[in-house]
Amino acid sequence: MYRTHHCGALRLEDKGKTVTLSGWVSRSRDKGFMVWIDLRDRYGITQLVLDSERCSPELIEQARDLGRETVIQVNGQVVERDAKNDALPTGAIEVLVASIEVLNEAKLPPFTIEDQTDGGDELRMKYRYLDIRRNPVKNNLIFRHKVSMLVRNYLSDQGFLEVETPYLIKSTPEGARDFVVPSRMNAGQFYALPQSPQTFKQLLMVGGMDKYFQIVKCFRDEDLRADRQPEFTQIDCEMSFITQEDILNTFEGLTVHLLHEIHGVEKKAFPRISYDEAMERFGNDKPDIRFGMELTRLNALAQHKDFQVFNSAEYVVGIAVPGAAVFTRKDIDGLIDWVKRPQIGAKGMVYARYNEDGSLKSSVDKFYSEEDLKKWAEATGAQPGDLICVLSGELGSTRSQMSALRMELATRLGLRDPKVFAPLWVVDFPLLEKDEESGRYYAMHHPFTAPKPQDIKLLDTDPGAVRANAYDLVLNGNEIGGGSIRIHDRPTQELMFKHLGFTPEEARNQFGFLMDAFEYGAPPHGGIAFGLDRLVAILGGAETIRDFIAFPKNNSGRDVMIDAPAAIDQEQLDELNLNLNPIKE
RNA sequence: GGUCUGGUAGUUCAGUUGGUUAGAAUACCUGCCUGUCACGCAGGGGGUCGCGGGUUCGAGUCCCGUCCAGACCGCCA
Repeated sequence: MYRTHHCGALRLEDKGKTVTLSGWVSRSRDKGFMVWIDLRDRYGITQLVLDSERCSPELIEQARDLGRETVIQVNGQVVERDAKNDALPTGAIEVLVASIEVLNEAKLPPFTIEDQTDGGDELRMKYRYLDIRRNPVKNNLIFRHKVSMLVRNYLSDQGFLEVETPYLIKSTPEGARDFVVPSRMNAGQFYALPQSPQTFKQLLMVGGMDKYFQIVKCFRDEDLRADRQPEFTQIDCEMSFITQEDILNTFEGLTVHLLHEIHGVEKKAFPRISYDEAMERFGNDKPDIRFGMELTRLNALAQHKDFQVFNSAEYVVGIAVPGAAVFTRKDIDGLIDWVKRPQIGAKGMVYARYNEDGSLKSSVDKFYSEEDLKKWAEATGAQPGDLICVLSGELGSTRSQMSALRMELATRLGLRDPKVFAPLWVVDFPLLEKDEESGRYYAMHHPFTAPKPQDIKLLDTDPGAVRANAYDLVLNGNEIGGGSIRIHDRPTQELMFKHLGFTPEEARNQFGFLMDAFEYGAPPHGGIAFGLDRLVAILGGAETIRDFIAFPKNNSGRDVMIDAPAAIDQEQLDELNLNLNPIKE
């Protein structure tokens, strides 16, 4: 038997017991007359003690030689500590060692395995199995497990069935790039890994499963970000015989449950705003509403005053930045440089200080009287002490610039408190989105999303104005879930594909199986999918999802630990009937 | 595909205008230490300054290229 207790178990009540513990040598302190070893496992740390009065010199010498991360098994007696450590649950006791057996030696780890490690990200990823021994990573994985279990139990209690769907499916050109898998048995043909189980969950509805969920891996071959991985996990859900209202209520219930169980936060009646309203007020379809600084259209107040920049702009927008009138000229110049970076792309920024004494001073005093500026202040809701920032230009790009500025300022001003949770629903998304390059319309959500019935007539005349029964759940400026009511009849689905530029043949080749199914009694249905990685990260109060994934990929989609992806040998290629082109630059 | 930042001891970093033997902390090794828990004290070892080229009397430092890592834009139905 390797152990009678784990390393977080023993308390003062266990005093006198003879115990066996196994774990990793975390750290040892050699005081000459005495040696202490912190023995660590998943459950905690127990201090082992050896001293010259109670232990043989040979045993002490053996303990002294144990390197960090050696795996040992010890036998000994639980004794009360002379000097207790309140910071440790096991801090009232220690184990007086009678014997030590080394189960496995360990090389010196490349970084210290402690809460505050000295290891950089790259090193930690390369030796992720060592990183996982550290509390911060270990606790994140435990936290993820907890969230997963809460979700599973909640949905199961609500009558949802978890059903697995295949990973080897068919590639479709819409949407993100697919990861493809060559088929050996079907030469020249490829599977694709699912970007989501979308069509399968709809087929489960046709199959009468009524309520389905799955915690499932999805795959997208697109460039990565700090919060984006090529393989990621979704909580994928679908329901039959429901309206949008039913979905919002069901999954608001799930979110309320999670916030309650995890943080003891009581949230109900999440705000619901339309896509149009979100764009107007926040410049963004996933607004962070933990703070104000809402966008105010200033066209009426700022135009026709001889300031050509504003006069010629489609859109003039201002925000009131709380308490920022104290920003120095240097601060503001820095801000202007920030919005002019290519990533943001603003041409410049106009600002007005609303001083504590009620006076207003702007960068465009030549064109605007203090009376004019007062009106800006009223419109944006600026108070004395605030700074008004104004951007102008074409509507779409200016909105996203102002949205980026709003988020950046909130971060700088510490208004994005990870302990505060502000969920909301964004509803009434447009059905279609125009791609400026090709001039073609694409499904904003996906091609199975149902248009609002009253808008269907607009499909031919004004496709961009058609709204969908589609919705996103937004938490603290992150889209954590999104879904829609689906099309469930063949004619509507065919109409949709037609408007997306599919020929009937293309539609039939790619999605004929789905439209066939719709002809055999498909119930009205809809659903939603949550990004589990991001949800866990936000609930855990962190930004980067990599910390909540056991074995994440890096920026370039590489697993630096196992060194994947990698070339395969010619024999494998031959078997798969594949020839490689020379690698292009 | 693009923009930006970084790469120096096992690790995290500093390194001035281009100038003598490239430093600190931590980790590691040795010794000491009668209750440590980030133990303490003393000593020691440890470097292809990512790689290649160039400028120069002289390059960690400047220039060009390249590789790697990270953040962002494009992209992500």
